[in-house]
Amino acid sequence: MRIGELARATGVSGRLLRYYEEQGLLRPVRRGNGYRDYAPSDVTTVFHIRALLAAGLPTTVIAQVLHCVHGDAARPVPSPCPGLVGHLTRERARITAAMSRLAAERDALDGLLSAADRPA
DNA sequence: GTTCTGACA
DNA sequence: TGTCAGGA
Repeated sequence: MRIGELARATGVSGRLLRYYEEQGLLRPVRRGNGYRDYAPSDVTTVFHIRALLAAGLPTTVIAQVLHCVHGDAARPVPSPCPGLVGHLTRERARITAAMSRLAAERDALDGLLSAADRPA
């Protein structure tokens, strides 16, 4: 199918689909006229890409672990690839650390605000 | 009308 | 990511 059809089927813009290809996430073949030709299975692949992006993984990492994700669009299932689970686990740890940092900043802010001089 | 590449906000 | 240009 052409890029327009894939865009309609996934809700992802053609601009983004070209970007995914540029990042090595999608490999459409080229037709004689230069148009990209996507496989029907790419619809599911795009949803898998969206799921990994939503989980915070960068495109460079997704390109390496995308082939380890199976299942349908509604429920992506990570295969026990050594890399994938590791990346997902590290990303979770990174987010946990970031949350702790933000909580500390909020507490510091609360301290300053509570000590602030207030207008009469 | 649809898609392509490259570039800019 | 969106959008515009200039072509095919």
